[in-house]
Amino acid sequence: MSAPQTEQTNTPDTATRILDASEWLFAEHGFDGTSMRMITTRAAVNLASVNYHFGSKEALFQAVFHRRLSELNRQRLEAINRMEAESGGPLKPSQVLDGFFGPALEMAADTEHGGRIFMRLLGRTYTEPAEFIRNFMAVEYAEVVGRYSAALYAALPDVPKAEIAWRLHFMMGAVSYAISGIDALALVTGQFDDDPAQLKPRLTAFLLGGLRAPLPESASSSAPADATTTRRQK
Amino acid sequence: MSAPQTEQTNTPDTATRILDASEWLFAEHGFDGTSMRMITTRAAVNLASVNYHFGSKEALFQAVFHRRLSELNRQRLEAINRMEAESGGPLKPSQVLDGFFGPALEMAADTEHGGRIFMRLLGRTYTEPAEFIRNFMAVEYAEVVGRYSAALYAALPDVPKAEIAWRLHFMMGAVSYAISGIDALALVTGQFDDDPAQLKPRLTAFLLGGLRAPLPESASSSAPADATTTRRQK
DNA sequence: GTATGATTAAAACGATCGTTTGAATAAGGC
DNA sequence: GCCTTATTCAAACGATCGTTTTAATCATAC
Repeated sequence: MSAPQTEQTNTPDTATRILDASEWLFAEHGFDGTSMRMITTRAAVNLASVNYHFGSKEALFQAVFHRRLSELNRQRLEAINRMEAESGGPLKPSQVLDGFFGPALEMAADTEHGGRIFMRLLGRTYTEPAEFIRNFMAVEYAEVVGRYSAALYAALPDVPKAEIAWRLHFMMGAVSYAISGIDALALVTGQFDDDPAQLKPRLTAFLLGGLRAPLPESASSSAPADATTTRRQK
Repeated sequence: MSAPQTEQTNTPDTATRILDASEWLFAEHGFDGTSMRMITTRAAVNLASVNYHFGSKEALFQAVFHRRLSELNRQRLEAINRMEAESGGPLKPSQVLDGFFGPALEMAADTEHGGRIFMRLLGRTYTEPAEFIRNFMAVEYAEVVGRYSAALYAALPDVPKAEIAWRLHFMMGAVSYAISGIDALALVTGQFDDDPAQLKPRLTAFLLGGLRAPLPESASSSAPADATTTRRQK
């Protein structure tokens, strides 16, 4: 019988084993710090199979991201579609943040299917400004960021858009750090519990506080009140 | 005459040229993405001079960080010493944040002496969990983080220490992103003006809002008694 | 069985990696 | 002048890099 045993076997096919192995290695050692031989050894496949299935090391790197990001951003779009359909007017800021960061936090809490590993990889990849990385990241994120920043503008009509864009930037930094768990702080203060169930409410409270913080002095007054520091460009 | 012309010459000595060149290259391409030949070519020195002056590539990497971090943390300690001497009681949260993040933001605004480049390097290095990096970073930061987290505990006696530690973590993420200017967001939303004079008030407002945000629900109900976490020493 | 296409295997390619060596040059004390 | 020390230089070391090549193996249809 041609039973659907493709899922039952506990050893995935070659391409999947390569993706899993390289995802972990890229997260641990970075793109340049991970060699083809490290990948194929960990995946228990032949050295040439990476180039056979993916074409090149860079293409493999992109494939690792596409596998996770396409699913992640699909969830984000589904969330905002549902929320905007249910709500008549603009969304609440907490809804927007929850729709955007919620799926990422859930994936970061998933230690069994590699989600946590990938989010660590994602966090460190943001800081690597390699050309080919920036290019495909922009493509992967274009639609989602457009939708959510528009929702955020509508949710906070009294806050200038430029200010919201900056705060979205700050929030992504805070979330990336929290998620990737790089322990830039724990590194010094000693370990603290990284219970993912604790992380989400803590992070949400922090983000909402920052997002709704009073506007800075120089930003709220377009006129040069303090003259020296508050230079505003046209 | 043995005139003090060492400072007047516009071409620094070999070791300094190596530090400047490698600082830029490490920020641009990371540790593994930067080769010795890239460094010595950019610095216009002989290939062997890196190993002669610094011993190894890893030692050079540490030297790049030590040159900047020792000065940065010296300013931070000087700031908190001065503030605590002038103030009788505990500091205000804004003072603590200003003492800790202020010097970093000033260094990030310095585009003429390499400060901005280094802060970009620092931001991306936080996310590289290489063993030897974490080790010397812990040493460089130990005293400063100890002093400032203690000051933050005293400034917010009603907030549990664990919550403060987390929020300090979040804040470092936001600042690191903002400073290193990796444009994880601008990458998608298009450029926005990264005027350093605008950055500081915007970031400070955001951080203070997050730091003083209402506590999350689950955090107050986690321990068998809030008394264990919210208790402040008498 | 045999032919056909997909996948895996072993081996090698040239290029580049960090580091070391030993001679050449520069600088300063006597 | 000479001697000593510090620094720079060209060249090479063995190891490892990403990729390619060619043959062997597998699965499936006829």
